[in-house]
Amino acid sequence: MNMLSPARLKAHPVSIAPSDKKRTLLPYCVQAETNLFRDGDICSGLFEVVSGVFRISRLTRGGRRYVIGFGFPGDILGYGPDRFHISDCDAVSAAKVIRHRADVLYGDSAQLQRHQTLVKGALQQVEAMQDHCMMLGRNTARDRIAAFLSLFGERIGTPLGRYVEFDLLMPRTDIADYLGLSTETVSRCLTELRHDNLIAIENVHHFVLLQPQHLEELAEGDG
Amino acid sequence: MNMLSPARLKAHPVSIAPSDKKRTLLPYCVQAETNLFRDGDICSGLFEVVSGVFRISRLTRGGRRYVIGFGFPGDILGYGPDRFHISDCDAVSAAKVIRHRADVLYGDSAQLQRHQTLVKGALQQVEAMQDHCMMLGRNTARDRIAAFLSLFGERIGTPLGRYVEFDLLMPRTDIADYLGLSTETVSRCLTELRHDNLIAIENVHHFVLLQPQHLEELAEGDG
DNA sequence: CGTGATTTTGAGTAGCATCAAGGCCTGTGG
DNA sequence: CCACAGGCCTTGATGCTACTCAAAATCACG
Repeated sequence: MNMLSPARLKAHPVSIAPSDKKRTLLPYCVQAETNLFRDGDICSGLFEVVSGVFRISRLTRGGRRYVIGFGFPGDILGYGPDRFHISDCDAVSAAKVIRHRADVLYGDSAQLQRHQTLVKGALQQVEAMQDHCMMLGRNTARDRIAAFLSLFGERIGTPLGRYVEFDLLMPRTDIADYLGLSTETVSRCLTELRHDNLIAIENVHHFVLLQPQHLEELAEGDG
Repeated sequence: MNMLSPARLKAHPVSIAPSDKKRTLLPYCVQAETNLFRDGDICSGLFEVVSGVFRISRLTRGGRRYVIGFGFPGDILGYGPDRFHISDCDAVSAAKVIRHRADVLYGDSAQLQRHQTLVKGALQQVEAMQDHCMMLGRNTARDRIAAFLSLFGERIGTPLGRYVEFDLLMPRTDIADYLGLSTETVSRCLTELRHDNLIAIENVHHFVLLQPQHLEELAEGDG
C-alpha cells in the first residue's frame, strides 16, 4: 500500500540551498511542500521550526513510506546518527524555520555549550519517538486517531470555547503512514469519532475537537 | 494483556547506588535483573554497556508494559528529555557498564566537547527508535520476529559456521512487549520459523539462526 | 517428585487490510 | 457559468492476521 505514485512525487518544488554561508539565526520562510532535507543528504544544518508543520518520513526499500513524525513550532529537526540525514523532511504548509549549524553536534567546536538547546532537542526527540512506538505497539486504530488528533490539538490548535480547532493541511495518506494504518481505516475512524460527537470536520481539512479531554483519554489506550 | 503480575515484580534485587561520587570510567559489574534506573529517577548518569544485555521499558498508566528497546555492548543508555529518566532499565543478564556523568548533556559544563560520544549516542538512539517504529507500523508478526532475531544475532550472536547462535536470557513476554505482539503469537511464529528451518531452538533460550541472511530479508518487511 | 511459572498449542473472534465502487471537491476548458 | 476530468475522501463487502480465552506441555526449583 501507499506505493509512490507519480502524484505523490509532484511535491518538491524548491529545495533549500544548503550553501547559505552566513549562519543566520533569523527565521526564513519556506513554501508548502518545500523539502528541507532528504535521506542521504549531508547534515549541514538543524532546523528549528518557528511556524508551520513539517513531515518527517522515511522510505523502505520496497518504496513504502513511513511518516516518522511531525515537526511543530519549537521543535528542532534533522538529527541523524552521523553526518548524514536518514530521513526526508518537507513542509506540510507554508512555514518559517531557523537554521542552526549542525557541526556543533559532530565536530570539535568549542562552543558546544552555547548550543545546549540542540542537544536537548535530540533528547526530546528520543522521548517523542518512544511515545510513538508505544502507541504503535498496543493501540487500536480508534485510539491512534485520537492520539493523532490530540497531538495536533496541543501543538497547533487554537481554543474555541471548550473546543479546540485546527487546520490539517495534509492528505489522509500522511495520517495513515504515521499511524501505521490504511487510509480507509483512518477515514472510517474519523467518521466514527464524528458520529460519537467527539470531533467535527468541516471542509475535510478543518477539525474541531469537541471533547479534547475525552480524546486524550482514548489516546492513552488503556489506563 | 501483560498486566503486572506479582511474579513480574520479583525482579529488582539491587538498585545501583546513584551516589557513587567518584566518576569512575572503569566498568563495573551488575547482576541479572539489576535496575540501572527507573522512570522518574533523577538522571545522574548515562550508562555505556560493556557486556550483557539491558531491557529498557516504560509503563502505561494502565500498568501495561512496553519494551522500548534493548541495550547491547557499545550502546549508551539513559537519555531523557530533561534531568529525569522517563523509562526503566534493567539487566537481562549479568552485565558490565561504565557510568558517564550526565550533566554534560544538561548543564553548562565547558567540557562538553570531550563528551561528543554521549551526544552521538543520543543521535544513534533516535535512529534506532525510527527503525523500531517503522517495523511496528507495517510488518507482520513473522517479519517482526525475524527482525528481532536478526538484531540479537548481530549484536550478541557468535558465528557457528554459516550459522549464528546466541542465548536469549529473557522471557517471551519481553519479546512480545518489544514487538507489540502477544506471547502466544511470538511462540507461534517461532515454531513456524523453526518448521521452515530458518532457526533452531534448544532449551527454550538458546537460538541458532540457520539462515541469518534469509531472516534479514524477512526483517526488511517489503522491498 | 510435586508445584508453580513459562511456553506451546488449539479454537473462536475481533479488527484491520484489501479490493472495489461511489461521492465530493478542485481546477480546467468550452 | 456549466460540464468534465482527476484527485482525494468515504463507504461497502470480504478475507486474513493476530488477539483472546482456554488448556496442555515443558521447564525450574525446592
